[in-house]
Amino acid sequence: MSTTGPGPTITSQADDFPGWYNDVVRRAELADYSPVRGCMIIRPYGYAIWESMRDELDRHIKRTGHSNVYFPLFVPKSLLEKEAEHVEGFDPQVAWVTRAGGKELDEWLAIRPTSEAIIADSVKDWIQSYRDLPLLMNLWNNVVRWELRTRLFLRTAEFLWQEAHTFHATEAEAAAEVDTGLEAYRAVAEDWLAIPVVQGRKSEGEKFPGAVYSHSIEAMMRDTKALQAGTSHMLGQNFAKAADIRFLDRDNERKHPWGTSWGFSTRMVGATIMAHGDEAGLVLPPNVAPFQVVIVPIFRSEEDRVKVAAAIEQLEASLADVVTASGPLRWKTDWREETPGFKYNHWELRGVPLRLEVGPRDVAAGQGVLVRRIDRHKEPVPLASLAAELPERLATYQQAVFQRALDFRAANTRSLDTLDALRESIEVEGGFVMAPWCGSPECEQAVNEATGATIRCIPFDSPDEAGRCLVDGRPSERRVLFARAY
RNA sequence: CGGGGUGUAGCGCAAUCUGGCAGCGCACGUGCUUUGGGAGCACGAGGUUGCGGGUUCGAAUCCCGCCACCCCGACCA
Repeated sequence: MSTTGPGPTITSQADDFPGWYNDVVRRAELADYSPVRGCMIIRPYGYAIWESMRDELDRHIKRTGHSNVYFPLFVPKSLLEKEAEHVEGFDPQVAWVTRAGGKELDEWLAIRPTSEAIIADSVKDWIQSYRDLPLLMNLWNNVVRWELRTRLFLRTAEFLWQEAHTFHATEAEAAAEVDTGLEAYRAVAEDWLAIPVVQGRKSEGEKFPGAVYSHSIEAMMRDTKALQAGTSHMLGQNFAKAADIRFLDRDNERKHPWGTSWGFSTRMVGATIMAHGDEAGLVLPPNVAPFQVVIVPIFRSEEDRVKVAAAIEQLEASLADVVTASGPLRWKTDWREETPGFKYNHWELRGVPLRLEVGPRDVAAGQGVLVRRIDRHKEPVPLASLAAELPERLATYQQAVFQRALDFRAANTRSLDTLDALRESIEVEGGFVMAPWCGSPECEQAVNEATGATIRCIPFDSPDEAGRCLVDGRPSERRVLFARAY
C-alpha cells in the first residue's frame, strides 16, 4: 500500500509503521545511513529541526541558572569503573580506544557513553565549600553507546544530546533540581514540539545505572507505542563518593554533595516524526518547522507568471517583518520548474504547516489559497492582510497539533485491573494501560514476559487509588503506566 | 551466538536455475512542449555485478573462502 497518485510513494503508516518511518526519514531528507553501522548522517532539514528544539531547550537551561561547559570525549577506564552499578550498566555498550599514537595504550579510553564519571572526577577540586554549591553545568555533545539494534534518530550508536550535571549541598536541593530538569523537558516536548507527555518515576529495573531514582517523560507515538523522551536522575551521593568529592558545610562538617544528571537527545527528532506524522509524511508543529509557510506559484503563460510573481513579491515584502512564537517567520517560495501537484506532495512530505497557492485567478481577486497541512483545510485569504494574520494562524495550528496528539493519546489509554485484560488490550489495541501494581520487580517482570509491555513510569498525576496488583493481588497504592515501548 | 535470507547504476529491481553484448522503472542532465494534486516527448550521462581466489575459450551466473546488511530467536535496555 502507498499514498495515492503517481510518482514515488512512501509506505503506508497503517500497513507498516516502521517502514513508513524509514521512508519519511529518508525521503524527507532528514537523515542518511553512514558507512559506520548504527551511525547516522543528519542532513540539513533534519538538523534544522534538531537545532530548533536544541535552542529552545538551551534557553530553558540557561534561564534556570545552568552554564554550558565541555568535557572530553575520552574517559579513562579507571574513572568509568569507579561507580560499580554505573560500569555494570554500561559495560556492554561502551566503545574503547585501545591504540593511539602508533602503540597500545597503557590505559584504555572509553568513548563517553555519558559523562558522570569524568565530571565527578574533574570537579572534585572545584568543590571545597558549601559556598561553591550548587554547581550547575550543562554539556551539548555527542556520546557513543554500541547498540545492537539501531534505528535512525531513535536509537543510534552515536547520538547528539545535552547532559546536565549538577552538585548540591543538600538532598532536598538536588531533588528540586531533578524536577527542574524534567520540567524543562516537559515544556520543550509539549509547548515546542506539541507532544503531550506523561511525567513519572522509573521503576527500579528501568532507572539509570548508578542513580538513586530516575524520572522521565513518556510520549505516545501514532502507532500507540511509548517513547521515553527525556530522563532526569537523582544520583544521590553515589558518584561523589566514588570520586571522593567533599565540601565543608556551614556546620564545619565535611560532606559529599548530592548530584543530578539529565539528558535529552536527537531521539526527540524521531519522537516528533512519530508523534505527528500521517500517510502523506511529516506533520511539523510551526515552532520547529524549518519552513512554516511555503508559497507555490501557479501559472501557464509568461503573462500569468509575471502577474503571479509581482503579487508574490509584494507579499514577501510584508512577510519579512512577521515575528512568530519561534522567531522571525520562516518561509520559502518554490519557484522550481515542477508542477504544482509535485510541490504539494513535496512539501507535505516535509511537514510544512501552511501552504499558500497563488495563481492567476487568485491574483485577479487579490487573494491566495491557504492550505493547512494537518487536515488539508483550504481557505481563500486576502494577500494584503495575510502577513498580519500569520502569527495567530501559526499559533492556532501549533495548538491544533498538540490537541490532536492529546486526543489520540486519550483515545488509546485504558484503565484496566487484571493481567488478562492488560494482555488482551496490549495485543489487540496497543496503547497505554493504567493498571494497579504492587511495586515488586517480580510482578513487573511477569507483565513484561506475558505481554511485551513494560512499566514506562509511575505517573506523578495518577491519583492515589487503593487496589490490588494485577499480577499477585497484593495491595497497590496507585496505577502505573504500562506500554510497549521503543 | 543460533537459524533463514540478500548483496547488480543514487533508490527499487530483472538477468543467476540452464555460463555467451549488464538491462528495466524511478531519480539525474540537455532541449521543446507543459504547470490549480506527483506532466509528456526526444536525446543523454551513469557499472570493479560486496571482496578475494578457482573452473572455463568465455563468469553477475558454477565452485571455495571472506565481508557486509536484513529478518526471526537469544542477549541487552
